[in-house]
Amino acid sequence: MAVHKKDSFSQKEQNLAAFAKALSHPARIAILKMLAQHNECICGEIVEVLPLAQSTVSQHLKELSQAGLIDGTIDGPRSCYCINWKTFERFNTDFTSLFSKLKETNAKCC
Amino acid sequence: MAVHKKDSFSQKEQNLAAFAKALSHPARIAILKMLAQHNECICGEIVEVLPLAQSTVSQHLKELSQAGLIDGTIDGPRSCYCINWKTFERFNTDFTSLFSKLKETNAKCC
DNA sequence: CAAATTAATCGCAAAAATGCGATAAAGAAA
DNA sequence: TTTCTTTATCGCATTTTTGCGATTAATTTG
Repeated sequence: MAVHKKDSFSQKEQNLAAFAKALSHPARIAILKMLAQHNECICGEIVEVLPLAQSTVSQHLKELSQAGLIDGTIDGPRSCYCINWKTFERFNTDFTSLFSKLKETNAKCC
Repeated sequence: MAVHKKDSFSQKEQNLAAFAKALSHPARIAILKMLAQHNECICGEIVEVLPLAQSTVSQHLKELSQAGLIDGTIDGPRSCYCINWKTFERFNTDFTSLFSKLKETNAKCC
């Protein structure tokens, strides 16, 4: 795969897949759930709750951050994270526009 | 990881992650898009459209099938697939119940 | 300034995903 | 029955993901 096979797919398809990939691990779901429910910055409590090593949690946070799902500020020796709802909106929009379009006229056949 | 680390997370978190994982590849997004837009069984046209080998497409179909995202019937020498909208509904419900709850009261802080 | 605290990064090992060619299976068509 | 068509599965190589301990970086506290 010199030139990534993935590039054969549309940008929208790639974006949606990348978004889904960011959500595709229970630890990352759990992190997002925490952030969503607190609905404010969380600074440091995340590591204590998850059953994973600190370095691993940090990795997951990094991935969520790179996917644009969370925002973070480095604030001295501690970091703060919160959900980026804008990205969620965009995902919902793309998701809907791809898959929900023809739901009503669905003629089940399998 | 004798006992999977993932088992430390709730069932709902795992389900959501598994669903997202099934969506986390552009080829699978493209397949679902095709099925959603035709909104009927598709038998065989999928392989011709995707820029992947037949065996690879078959693998992706299998994964979608195992995730409950598509239904398929083996019909002689050809197979037919269509979207399982019920699974999509469930995903949307779970997704919303986890993440959209506090959107209104969002106090941005990062 | 030294020690403690918190989080990111590095380096590595193990596991999982991806992709393909070859082969098998199951009918359909000749 | 033999051949063709279509799809699934197997085996393998490559890449990516996951997880952790150790280390580094940046403060804060004593």
